[in-house]
Amino acid sequence: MKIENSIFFEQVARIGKAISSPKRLELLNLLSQSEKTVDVLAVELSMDIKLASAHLKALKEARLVTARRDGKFMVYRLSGQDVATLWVTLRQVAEAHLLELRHALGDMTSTTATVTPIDRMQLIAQAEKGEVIVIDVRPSAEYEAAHLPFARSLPLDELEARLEELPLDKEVVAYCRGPFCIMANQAVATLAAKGYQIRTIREGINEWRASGMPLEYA
Amino acid sequence: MKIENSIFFEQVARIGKAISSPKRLELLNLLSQSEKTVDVLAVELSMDIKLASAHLKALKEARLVTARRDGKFMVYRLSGQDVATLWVTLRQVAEAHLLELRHALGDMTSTTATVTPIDRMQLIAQAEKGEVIVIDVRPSAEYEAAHLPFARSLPLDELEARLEELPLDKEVVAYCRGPFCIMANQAVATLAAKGYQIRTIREGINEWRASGMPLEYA
DNA sequence: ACAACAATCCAATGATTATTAGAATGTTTG
DNA sequence: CAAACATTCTAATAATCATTGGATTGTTGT
Repeated sequence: MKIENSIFFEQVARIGKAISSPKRLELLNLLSQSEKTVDVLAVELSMDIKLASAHLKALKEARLVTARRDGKFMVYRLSGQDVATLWVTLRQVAEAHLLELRHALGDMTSTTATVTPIDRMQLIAQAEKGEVIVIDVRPSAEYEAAHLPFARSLPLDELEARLEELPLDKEVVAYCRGPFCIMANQAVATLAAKGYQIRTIREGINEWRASGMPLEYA
Repeated sequence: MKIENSIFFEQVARIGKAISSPKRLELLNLLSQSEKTVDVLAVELSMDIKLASAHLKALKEARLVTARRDGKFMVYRLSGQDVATLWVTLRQVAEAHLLELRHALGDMTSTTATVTPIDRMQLIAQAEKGEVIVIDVRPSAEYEAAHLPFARSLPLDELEARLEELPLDKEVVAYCRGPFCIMANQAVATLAAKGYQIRTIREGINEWRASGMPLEYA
């Protein structure tokens, strides 16, 4: 009468194994911003390209990512938005229960208040009316894949050169890849020193989407 | 200028590692129904108690479960509902992308159509009006921890003895621990043979809750 | 205090996994 | 076709993990 159902759990554990390595989580975090080639991923994460390739293979075997060839390059992308959702959920559970993580994040979060759904709606409304300037400091390829509504692209490494695009009399809100990303914080450091009224939101596009908010594409 | 942020991913990977073993996922699946003692878990999963204890220790170190002593027994429970949500999310990703899993589930799902949110609301409404009888075939302790609205407890191992509680002229809907649980299917086999109009829903309380539906407690 | 029981700790085993170096594959460009 | 390049494959080593048996801890009931 007893039926062997452990095969189900073995299959799900394939996904679990895939997300059990810090390196693979870093890869997923990047890929959740936009599709990328192996060497972009390797460079961005200061990882040996062979190692990046091996981990991407593991992710592919767990069907979390798909790969396609583009000329000399292999382009990897998440196999679905549910994978990005899984990453957000996993991170949220870690943040909720691992004191060590919250402590490590403490430095970054101390400057940023928690964001409520109302805040999110309000931010969009203000951005639409032009009352605040929302800047996306990620590389422009990631902005083009998806970004917050009414946000403008202003990559971190072009920030200093394009300062005149930002008005000094309006509040500027910077965001980047999400809670583990420091680019928005760096933008704050740069702009605050020049007298701008600037703050960050911890959320990236995936946290934004996971909370039911709309995004803009292309 | 480069900041070491890999510690974040290492911390999140602790959660990933915890959910990378089929045995631990089986434990989480059971614990997502209700708190349980080590030996109940070990018996239910036909697992050596030492092994169960070792895996529970790993889950505890990842802060996914907490333990308290109750007399001779150690009672384990999930450290939050977000952990159950993580389990549901993980399973959904696996089901969406792993053909092997969908194939293995095929036999079970073939008899059950997909459930939409409207179906869920409708089911509650019908159960409230008494048009359908919703039975919870899990052990009664799990029913008491949480169950679907207007469901009545009728554990699988008492089913044959308590048949007279079920009217033959109404549709009966059985549910159990969720998509990987076969108890509801066994109830269908038993009742269909006796002429009852019976069907199952794949969802358990965690899938129900994750889709925003209410539950009853106590 | 002692016997019975639940659970954990400890140590040892074999089985996986991460990582790196070197060789090999596939694609573009001259 | 050959050279350059991006990526993957193969093999090997060190590290980590799952599992089990035996000893140990903590609790209950006598």
